[in-house]
Amino acid sequence: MSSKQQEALNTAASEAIELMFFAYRDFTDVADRILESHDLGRAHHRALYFIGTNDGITVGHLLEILTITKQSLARVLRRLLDLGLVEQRVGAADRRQRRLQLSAEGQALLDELIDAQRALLTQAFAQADPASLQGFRQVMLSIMTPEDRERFAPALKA
Amino acid sequence: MSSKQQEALNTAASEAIELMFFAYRDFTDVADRILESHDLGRAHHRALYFIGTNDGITVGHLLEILTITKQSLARVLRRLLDLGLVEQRVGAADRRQRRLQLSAEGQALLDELIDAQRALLTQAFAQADPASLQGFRQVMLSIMTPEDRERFAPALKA
DNA sequence: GGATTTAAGTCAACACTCCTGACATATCTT
DNA sequence: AAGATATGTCAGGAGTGTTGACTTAAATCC
Repeated sequence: MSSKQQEALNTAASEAIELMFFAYRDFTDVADRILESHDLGRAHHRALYFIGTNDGITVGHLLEILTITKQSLARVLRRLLDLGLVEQRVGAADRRQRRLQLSAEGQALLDELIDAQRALLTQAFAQADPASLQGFRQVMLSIMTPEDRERFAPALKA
Repeated sequence: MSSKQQEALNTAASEAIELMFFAYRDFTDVADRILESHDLGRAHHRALYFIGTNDGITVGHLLEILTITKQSLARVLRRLLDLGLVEQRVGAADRRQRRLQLSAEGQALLDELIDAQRALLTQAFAQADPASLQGFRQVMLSIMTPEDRERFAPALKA
């Protein structure tokens, strides 16, 4: 790659630092407004999301995905269990495990959250030209660590 | 747009919810590691960044960009001033204003933070094909609110 | 079958970041 | 001179993350 091309990438990357900041803030904001009306925070959202998209996930696996401590998750999970948004089942093969799943109410809330963020992203994709989707996807995947890329799509080895 | 195309956008948007989560986490992580060694947090990073890229910015304008309260910023700014990373000058035209700027040490730290994040983004751009940059940029801009889009690029009316 | 490891939960204490509400000071505008 | 604006500050609370220590129950190892 020429130094001129390298320079162009650097310039684009400088600009992208701000794109990441503003876009992520506005992306989370649509969910925050919904969470606020339920007196829940972002940590609850994240737990709800990964339980909902990984039915029967163990506490340990959830901790791995979120990369937080057991004590941090405990507070959040306690709340979700008390509110009846999440349910536990003892593991069939390993009875030490607590398999987590959403209740109907939990699923309804998660659907609401996902719909809001998906709507924002769908309109963003519709506004950009069709080829932009692949570009966006490729760049986002390349920003991720190999570990997160693996978590995102275990099959994908790109 | 056909409902089939609409469906494709929705599917891509669902996947993009996770792309946003993981990519942003890993993007902030490279800065967090540097901040940790200086005993500073993300709030200090954000203040440092927007002061560095808007030399002489007023406290009020910084509050607008960050969209936080005066009290939240005060704590962060106090620390940066005490550490000598940021300096204040009384406004020339309006003596009520406190114009903020980075000291040499503040600039050095910000350079370190920007370099780390820019390096991550530059390699991500280099891995994706060249057209991906525009796609990424278009999508990120469309995710942003009109207000943030205006803040990002006052000239750009897209 | 007893020892060790593993999965999960809990208590305590602390740090950072954000919030609301109230109020003070200096300075500019009308 | 009166009112508005820019900034700073005190007080208190909420959410989310951390470290460290310990318990319980169940699986696994030897």
